[in-house]
Amino acid sequence: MARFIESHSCFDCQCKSSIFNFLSEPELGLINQNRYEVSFKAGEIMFKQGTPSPHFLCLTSGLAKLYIEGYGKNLILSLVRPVEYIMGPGIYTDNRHHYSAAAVEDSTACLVDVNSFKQLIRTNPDFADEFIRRISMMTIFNFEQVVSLTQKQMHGRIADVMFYLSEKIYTGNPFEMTISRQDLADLSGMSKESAIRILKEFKDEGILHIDGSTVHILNPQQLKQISQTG
Amino acid sequence: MARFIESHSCFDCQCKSSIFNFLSEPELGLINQNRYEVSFKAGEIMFKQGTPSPHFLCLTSGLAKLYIEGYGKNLILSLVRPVEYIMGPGIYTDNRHHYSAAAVEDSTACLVDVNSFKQLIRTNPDFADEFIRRISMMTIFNFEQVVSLTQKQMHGRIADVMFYLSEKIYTGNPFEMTISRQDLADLSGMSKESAIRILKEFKDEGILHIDGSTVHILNPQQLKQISQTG
DNA sequence: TTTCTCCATTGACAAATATCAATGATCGGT
DNA sequence: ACCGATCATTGATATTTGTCAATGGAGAAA
Repeated sequence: MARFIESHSCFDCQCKSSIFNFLSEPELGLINQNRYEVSFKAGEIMFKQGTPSPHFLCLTSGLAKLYIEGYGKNLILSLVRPVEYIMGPGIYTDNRHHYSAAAVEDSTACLVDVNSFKQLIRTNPDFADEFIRRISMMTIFNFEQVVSLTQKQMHGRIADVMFYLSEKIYTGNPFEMTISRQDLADLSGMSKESAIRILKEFKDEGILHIDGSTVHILNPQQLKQISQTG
Repeated sequence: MARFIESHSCFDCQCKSSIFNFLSEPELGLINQNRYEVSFKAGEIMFKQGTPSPHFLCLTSGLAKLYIEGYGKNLILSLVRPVEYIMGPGIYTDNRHHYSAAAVEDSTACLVDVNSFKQLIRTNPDFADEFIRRISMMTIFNFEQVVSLTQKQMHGRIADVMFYLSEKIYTGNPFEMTISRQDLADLSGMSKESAIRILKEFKDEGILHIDGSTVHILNPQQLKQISQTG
């Protein structure tokens, strides 16, 4: 389970989300006072879909997955790298989590009181603008995702996920894929077996080099082509 | 194409979206001054994905569809009934439309200047809160949609869309389905032929009564069951 | 080291879904 | 009423994708 860890201060935090740069010193103080730090081991659930959400979460180290628990299987909405906050649409509606979050790697996070945050949205227009901008970016990401998931075939979806992992999550090529094959399947909306099969195909065709959890995109052009032809 | 029509005033508009009740009289005046009315015939495009979005749209009569133009086919994100505004995530990011909108029935709408709106978000916290709340509601709707589209089989997806049409769009049972079969397919993420076939199956099983564009959900319990079992 | 468990992999098969082609129905314009 | 165009329907078939079952492999616990 989650463990409380030594508490620092938001003021000298090297790892606070850049949205907090829009806050004045006293405003940041409000956040700092209503905050505590927790650590999670890989695999542990951070919060669960359906439960109340009095706090939002700011990931300070590790890697987390956000996923919707659907009909028998999960859909991973996104992976989250530090430093980023995790705040769902329930904050402004029913105060419930609309997706679950779990640590993929050992992680640490700050839990921050939601009401303090919402108060700052009301009083600091720059902060509010930035918040809305970030929500909008997530919405755009969701749009791209739903189009990929509903209109592309499996090869295109796996290609998309490979680029996502390489460019956004592990920021490298080759990269060490710390998510499981099941997670890969949940990201691309298919069965685990299908995901594995397509990975193998890409390997056999020389598009990817795969050795256990290490993945190297050998032929990005061809992979991009596969992404676009669906 | 779109036609300009006689301009009224936001102040005595019986059909303004309820979010504007959060505005004071002078604030509503700002909206009123930067607004014009347009009418669209059924089938006409209101705005197109990828184009700049200096205005947002407030639908005052008719029925519109919001759809993403994907890889060879469209995905309908939602249908919009008056009175509701239509504002995409581009407003706060790249000032582009991230989906297209088209009139399904003959429609009228007000086009409102985006900057006036954004200015009010900065100065009126209640208005901003309500705006964020509505964005959040849409996000939650998108989540439900993506789970339905990616995790349910065709029968379940058609069942979901039938409830959506009956409860949210046409608010009646039976209802006159003014969208085409292709639209139905684009709403449920399948081919037109598959959508028609499942409609016919439901008809043969006595779950729906279908006569041309008139649909009557005869057995909501069984349809709900189909929705849930995927 | 041995065992156990979980995750990954593979193959065979079944189910779901799309595509293609043909036909029927409907509706506005003449 | 007639015509042309678009939309709806249906059947046959091909493709995509999932499921099931079996096996392999790596790491944790004894």
